[in-house]
Amino acid sequence: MEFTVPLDSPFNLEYTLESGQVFRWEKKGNWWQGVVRGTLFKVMQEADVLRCVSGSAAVDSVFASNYFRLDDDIELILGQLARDGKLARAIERFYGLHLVRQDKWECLASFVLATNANIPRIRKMIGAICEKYGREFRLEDETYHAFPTPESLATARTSELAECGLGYRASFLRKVSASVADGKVDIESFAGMGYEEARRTLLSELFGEKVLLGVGPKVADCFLLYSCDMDESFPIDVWIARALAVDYPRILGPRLRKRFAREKKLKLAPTEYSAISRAARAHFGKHAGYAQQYLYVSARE
DNA sequence: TAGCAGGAAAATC
DNA sequence: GATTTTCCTGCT
Repeated sequence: MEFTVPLDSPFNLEYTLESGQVFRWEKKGNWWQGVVRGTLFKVMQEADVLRCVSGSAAVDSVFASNYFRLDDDIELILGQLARDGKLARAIERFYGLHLVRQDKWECLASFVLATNANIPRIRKMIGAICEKYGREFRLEDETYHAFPTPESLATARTSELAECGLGYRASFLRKVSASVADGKVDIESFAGMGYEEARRTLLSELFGEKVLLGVGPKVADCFLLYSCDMDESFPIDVWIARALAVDYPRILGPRLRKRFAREKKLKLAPTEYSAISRAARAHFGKHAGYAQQYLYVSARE
């Protein structure tokens, strides 16, 4: 089906899809195409409208508006954040970049794979597991694959998952999939919690074992920000750590600042991660996640 | 809590 | 062509 979605507040499709939140979008000519809800979704931005083509009635204008978070009062959010001079430059440069509200399972699984990998590689790994374990569908003489269900990944062999180039991530992905598939973890339940509770629950242990092996603070924060509407979440990856060291030394704190100057490579212990995250949330406020996203794309450029 | 392994591919030198 | 880096987590 074809439809259009009016844009009555600032939105930039390109910046949004290239900002490292999502890994299954590709630019084909003037169109961006991705697979969502098990179907193909093509989007093209014209000045103040999104032109969309989808392979399913479930992917309609309501879905599109929800997915791209077009209801966000982006002018208000960015206006507030831009009172911070350092952020203002990034916001001006990437104005219209939105956080995306993506599928919870796909988001969690994607960021489990994202550890110690760069974006091209993350895309490759995800593409490979989709091809191998995702439901196949055909459209206009092309073959596509849905994102694999937790069940299909939980029953896969770790060695076969590893063949998708996952390396040590294979066992993590399989275990996380199993926890979700057998109901130990209800990923839909997090949206109803507060940020702190959701985070605690995600990182919790049962009988001395982590319920979600492979999900640490960073992955938890990405999941909560990109799929659970928790805009105060402030994921800290190497780029953000660097950006903080350069532009926000006070958030990093004197100890880490020194260590960073000495070591170059900043590995954060859980307590250090929490401290920085707390300081960043205190500094940037309830839309810290938006601040993080603009800092991220800006730092990478 | 600090140090290290993990695996493979991309980016950089 | 070798080395470093990569949206990190878990174990000791």
